[in-house]
Amino acid sequence: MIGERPIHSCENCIVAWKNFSTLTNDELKLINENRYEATFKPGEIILKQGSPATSAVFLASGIAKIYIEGLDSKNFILGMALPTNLILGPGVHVMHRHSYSVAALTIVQTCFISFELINQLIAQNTAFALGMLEDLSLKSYTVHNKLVSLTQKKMPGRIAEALLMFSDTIFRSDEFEMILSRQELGEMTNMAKESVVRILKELEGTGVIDAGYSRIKIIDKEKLRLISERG
Amino acid sequence: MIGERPIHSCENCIVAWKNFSTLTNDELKLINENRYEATFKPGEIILKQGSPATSAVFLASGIAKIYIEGLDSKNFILGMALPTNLILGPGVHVMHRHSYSVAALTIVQTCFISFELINQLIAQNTAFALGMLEDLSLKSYTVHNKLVSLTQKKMPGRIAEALLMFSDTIFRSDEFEMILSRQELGEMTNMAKESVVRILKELEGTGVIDAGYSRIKIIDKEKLRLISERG
DNA sequence: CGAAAGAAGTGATATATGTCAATTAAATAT
DNA sequence: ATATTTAATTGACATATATCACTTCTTTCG
Repeated sequence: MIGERPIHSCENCIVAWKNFSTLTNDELKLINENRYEATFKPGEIILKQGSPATSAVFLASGIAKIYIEGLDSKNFILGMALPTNLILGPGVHVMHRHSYSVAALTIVQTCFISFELINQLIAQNTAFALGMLEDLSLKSYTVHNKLVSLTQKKMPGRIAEALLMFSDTIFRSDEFEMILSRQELGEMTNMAKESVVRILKELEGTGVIDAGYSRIKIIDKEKLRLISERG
Repeated sequence: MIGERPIHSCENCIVAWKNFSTLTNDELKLINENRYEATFKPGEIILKQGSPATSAVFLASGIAKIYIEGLDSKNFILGMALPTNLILGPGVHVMHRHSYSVAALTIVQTCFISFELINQLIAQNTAFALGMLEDLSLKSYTVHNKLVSLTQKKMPGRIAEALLMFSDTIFRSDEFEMILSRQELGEMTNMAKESVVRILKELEGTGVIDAGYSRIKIIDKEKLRLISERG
């Protein structure tokens, strides 16, 4: 995880979105002149589902959860927002509304960049447009996989998958601070918090993980992979 | 549904993808010269998940199912492919593989257009690129909604939703030929075929629909909507 | 520090949904 | 048309998972 530090400019930002590398110096300068910073405390909402989508958001530091507010305002956590990611839902291009909410889990520093500017860059820079397309595709592909795993895997498989995601993608370590509550882990894997507790205990019982109150250690990663893949 | 007829040229094709309207005459001519037609019989596979994605596909007539082959080759039907739709999964931009399979449900006439050409058009025509982005976004948005409905609605709600989709989007009529088997309807709503049968019978029992062997008539659409929304 | 609030953990119980094994009805091929 | 195959339907039963009602930890805050 990347710590807190002042943001100076886009030109040499080390947490910039990958696709910004397609921009010319002038374009990058334009972005830099038209970005707005904001810092959020844990629990605060960065983007609200349904609100007009005027800006894309980038995290400079911290972690946030991306979630859909579904029926009876039951949440569904789509994934985590990290530095270097573009945060811009599919709804933006379609109905100019955010199709999901984003809330800070840690202290989060952000840059807001107007969607109009993004659109202008798409229009004038082909490589940037292609990068945008790729980014959206990758996200879409991830959601497809989620769809399959949620409908076809049983609870242990879904929990295993979530733990591997934290270990491989978010923290890049076999031991990490479980930043989500059991309730939230349930919102991510589509199960009740009580079931999350039970499955974690079961995984602990079979020597696959070590599940502390807010810290998780993966002991047998191969086994965890197997559980995730077998479903 | 649009019947079978010879395909003459893209320039005045009445089932062309909406986004083709952004193309110049020359670009459209280019497409026309580089398209390949093929006709499929019911059951035949038009695109196979995992195969190299060299072309985008357009239906000129007929209906096809778009499905993901998941764990233990258990299928998940994402939706229907119709004339005027672009058929091009998110995987294409990411790993140059089809991320889903497409199979004909009726006789299907298709045009294949090479992905290279599509990419070239994206690069040279901004409006086309934006249209592409919009198309992908809309699909992505649809999948998000599916994710919520599959995880948060109960069986009657999911079936109701599927029936409304057929009625409102595919056939634009309250009575229609159920083109999917009960098995496939289950693959679309994530339930066992036996459960599909039972829920359909239940909906029939409460006077919401009339469910024949392969024909469905919606009797009380308001009630069906309510069931779909309440979950 | 100690109290209050918020999570986590537990056991009992309820329920939605899947699985299995037959039976019947339709569609297709001979 | 009749035989054969394929799909739909049914009932009994199994099971994964949710819900409820507490209890027990952590963390936070006065």
